[in-house]
Amino acid sequence: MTRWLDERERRAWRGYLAMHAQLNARLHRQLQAGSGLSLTDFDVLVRLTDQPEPRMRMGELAKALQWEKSRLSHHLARMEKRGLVGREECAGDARGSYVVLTARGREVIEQAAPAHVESVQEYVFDQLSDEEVDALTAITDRVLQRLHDAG
Amino acid sequence: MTRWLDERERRAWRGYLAMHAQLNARLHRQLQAGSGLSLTDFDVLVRLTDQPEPRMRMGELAKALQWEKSRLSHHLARMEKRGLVGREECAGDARGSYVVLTARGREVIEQAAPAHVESVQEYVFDQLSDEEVDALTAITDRVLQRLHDAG
DNA sequence: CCAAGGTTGGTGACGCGTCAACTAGCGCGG
DNA sequence: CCGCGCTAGTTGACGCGTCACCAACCTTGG
Repeated sequence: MTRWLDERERRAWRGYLAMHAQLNARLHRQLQAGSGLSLTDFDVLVRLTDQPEPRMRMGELAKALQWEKSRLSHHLARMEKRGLVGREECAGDARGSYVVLTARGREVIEQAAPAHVESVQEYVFDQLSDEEVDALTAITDRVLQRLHDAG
Repeated sequence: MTRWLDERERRAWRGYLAMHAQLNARLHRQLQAGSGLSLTDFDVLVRLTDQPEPRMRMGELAKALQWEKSRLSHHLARMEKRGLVGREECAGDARGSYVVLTARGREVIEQAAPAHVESVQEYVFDQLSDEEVDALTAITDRVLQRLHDAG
């Protein structure tokens, strides 16, 4: 017996899908136009700069991003070609390798970040009350918890 | 002067990004495993079944989906190869063409929809209070409005 | 010390999405 | 009726993400 969505749920769901699609497209375009980075490049660089250490193991980075290793491998190969990241051999484990942020990578993300954050402010947080921000956090936490529990 | 995200905003934003990524991945996998459809195939078929008319112009469909024409063209070519949709010439306008849902397309989506909707219920709406559903709608409406205004 | 099994990361093929041309047909001013 | 601009949809190239598979290497039990 299927539980179809009722009218309120349907509205919320379609709104969510539309919002994500359009917001993502907009942020992507702006970031790309301003710096040549994609949103995924940005994620990678943010994780690398978050780190206290300048080098990071691939597996560790993959876990932080919640990406498959293969995806990360492909993506880093492309970013390496553009000079944004580099690779170093891993001393203790000859299978592994370190990812490092290049000077150029650091420069590019530092230049790109302000405008990107400003866009997020403008399109999202400027539109929301404090209560709505909290509600959004509650919603995402709850759904993430459920996804996690369902394994 | 950049307005960086404060701690609450940062939490909400990272949560939102993580939720979308994981929810999408999960729904995609389940739909794919159950029916061979991707989420985008599903969207296309939903729009086609929403319609009172069995045929729909490409441009009209593109607008409903908010897709670029080129994307729709590529995607329909692939769906056509799999027998989910067909194309018909357009009588009044020799440039245009109609997209039609095939019998197989109808069959596949009718079989796929219940499990997909059930997943959405399980992961999302079962986790949310009525107030949160309303908050989600308010948030998406507001952000969509802003995106629209910023054109 | 060695074999078995797990782990780390990479590869190739394929479907997808975007951008920038492009083709073909419509329609309007002259 | 011609020509020019507009619109409908297509195509090709390229970057991206996934899947299936692989090679190299570590680790552990014997």
